Amino acid sequence: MEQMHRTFAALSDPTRCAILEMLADGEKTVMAIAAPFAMSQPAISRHLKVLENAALIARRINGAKRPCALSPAGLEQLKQWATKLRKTMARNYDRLDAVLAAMPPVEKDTT
Amino acid sequence: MEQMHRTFAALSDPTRCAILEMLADGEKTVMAIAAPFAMSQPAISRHLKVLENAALIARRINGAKRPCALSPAGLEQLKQWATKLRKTMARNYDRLDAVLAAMPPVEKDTT
DNA sequence: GATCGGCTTAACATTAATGTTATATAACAG
DNA sequence: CTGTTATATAACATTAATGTTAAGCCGATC
Repeated sequence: MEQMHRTFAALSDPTRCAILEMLADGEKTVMAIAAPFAMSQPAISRHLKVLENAALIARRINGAKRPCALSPAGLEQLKQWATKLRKTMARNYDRLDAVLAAMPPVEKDTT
Repeated sequence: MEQMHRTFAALSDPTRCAILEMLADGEKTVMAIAAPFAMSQPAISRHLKVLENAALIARRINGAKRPCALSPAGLEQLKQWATKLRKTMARNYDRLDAVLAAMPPVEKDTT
């Protein structure tokens, strides 16, 4: 849980988020993933490497192809991290409602 | 769910992750937050702004102080996004086990 | 074995993120 | 009012991220 920021960094790019969302539909080759983006394929390849290093996707080998698929590991970590924070928070002040109620009225844009 | 990457970007920095984790213990002023870091206060102030823009923290006003606290909104979004992806994934191939089993043996470092 | 498709790596330019110090504002102490 | 504390903003230097094109590498095919 110390290098969560690595996982988050992997998700901090809209292209990578989009890739994950397309992979939710199932395994895809690099070419297939790259197709919808207005971006060179090498760029996509690097995004994929980032996602792989963060354990958010996994690749297998199929001839010259390298189909990618979501890897639940990373997603699970995400959820757990968020859950842990929320639990700690709740444990420390269970009068959470009061605290939250007191929050909203801060620096709001004079929109 | 379209600009999730903004939330992730906010979490992509180790300092900001650490800040959130310290805030899990409860509300803290900017100075208190900055103290443990080997970094100037203005730097922390900017990190706080990033976290605030991502709805991960909220600030109230107390005299000259601006105590910060975790805001569950952002965390909730995180969890939901991860959950949604996992669900879609599961829906599309419920023989997930098989797929996963086929994954591991790929480009591993010859560690 | 020459060639094509699928993908990765390398070298490089551009942009954005992060930290720094100096300065401004606001509340509080005296 | 004056100095001090708490925080924000500005201007700037440095570093890292992202995209580009040009090669290189492997498998498949003819």
